[in-house]
Amino acid sequence: MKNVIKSVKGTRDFYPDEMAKRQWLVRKLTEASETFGYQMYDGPCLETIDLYAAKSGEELVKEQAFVFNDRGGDPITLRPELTPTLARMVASKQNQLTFPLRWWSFGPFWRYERPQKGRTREFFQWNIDQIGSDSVQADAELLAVAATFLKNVGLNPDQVKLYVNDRQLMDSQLSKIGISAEQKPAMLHLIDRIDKLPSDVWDEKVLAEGLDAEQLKAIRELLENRELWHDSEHMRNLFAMLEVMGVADFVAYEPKIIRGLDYYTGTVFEAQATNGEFRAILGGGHYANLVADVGGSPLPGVGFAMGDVVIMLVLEAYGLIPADLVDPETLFVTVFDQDTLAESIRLASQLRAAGFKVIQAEPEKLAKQFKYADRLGLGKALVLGPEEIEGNTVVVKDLHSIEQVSVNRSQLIEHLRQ
RNA sequence: GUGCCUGUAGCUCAAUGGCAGAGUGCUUCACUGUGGAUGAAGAUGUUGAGGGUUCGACCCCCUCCAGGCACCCCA
Repeated sequence: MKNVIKSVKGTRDFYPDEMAKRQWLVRKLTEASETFGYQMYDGPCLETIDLYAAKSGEELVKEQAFVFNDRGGDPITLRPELTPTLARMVASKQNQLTFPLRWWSFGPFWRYERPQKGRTREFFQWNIDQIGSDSVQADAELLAVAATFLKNVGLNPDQVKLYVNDRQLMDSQLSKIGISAEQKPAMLHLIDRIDKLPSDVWDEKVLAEGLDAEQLKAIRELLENRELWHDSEHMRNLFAMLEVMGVADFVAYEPKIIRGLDYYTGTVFEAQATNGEFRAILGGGHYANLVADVGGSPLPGVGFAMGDVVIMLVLEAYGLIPADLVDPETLFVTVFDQDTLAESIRLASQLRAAGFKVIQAEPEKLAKQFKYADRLGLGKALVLGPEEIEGNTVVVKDLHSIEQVSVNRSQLIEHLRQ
């Protein structure tokens, strides 16, 4: 143990147990994506810095991206997010694609930040977008995908909710309060953080932006108004549609949801555990213009991203990750002794040819062989000793129930398929 | 990038500045054709790393590394 070389800070090793969990997660989000007809895509993990510079000013790129020079001296970025890549891919084939696009992706991303609970430097992210539609229906569909996923992994609306807001609604409300266009970005940022800051500190910061006490009061009232969405036709239509889709119980209006990224222009949303214990599980929204910054013609869209870290913490906390992700169908063929080894190997080969997954033991004490099979979590072990070979049978033992039966060799495959 | 907390056997944790331990897990055996139970025996540590103070450091001090928490940011 002493001189094992350390892994890179903020990265994780996926041992088979963890890998099985990750694969399970991928299956769940794949199902949710494909149920709605979304197609899988991916881009490179390496991009030029220019791609991200197009949406400059963001801390995400300037402070958090891994940037290094390649051997030719050109700056290379490990992708910190997928949206710019998506924009580039869409823009460069804009005239050949059939809109609206329904695309999803899952892959690794890197951000150089201080690792802590729910935050690593290398993480996996599910991205899903519908591009080319400006409709309420598109917004509702993405929320429905998210809700479907949450439901499929076993979460219920009491545990997790999708909190939704509308940036245009907030914009007009802030105007009503008399907040200037110059003040708005800072105010939106403060609204986004209201639950993180002590209330007196938050008040101070708002006043420091040049608002008076009356405006402060008005904003606080605004942020407590969960009925505010009735003022927005877009939100009314959205909630009506979510009702029809049968996912409304997973969605709630929340005026404090703003989202950090600047490119969101309409509906914004994030999924959170209702107990407030975890970071946001997923986040997304509607953007008016995906590809203009990378040289395409304006295209609206809506999408969200979900990291693997927080969702797994939430699922772990609620005990929703299946304990037995080991493939129980894998068969274990024991070996009685050196003399019968060839016959065991022959049996294993026949079973593999018939489509079974088979692990072949080596000739050592049967007790050790069974212990090994048990630790791997396997479901069935086959015993082929001199007696069985003599009688042309195989003993099939269920490793969970301890029951074992002797099966005629000719009926073995049929027996195992039951 | 900022502040605070933590780091001892594979894991969970003890040890007032005075011989580094327990539980669990692991290996072997009891069980000569069968795993989880039980019992017996056994192995395992540069106390995260490096330096300092001290007769003596797991313990006190400094630096670094890693993890956790809160900022920042965000999936």
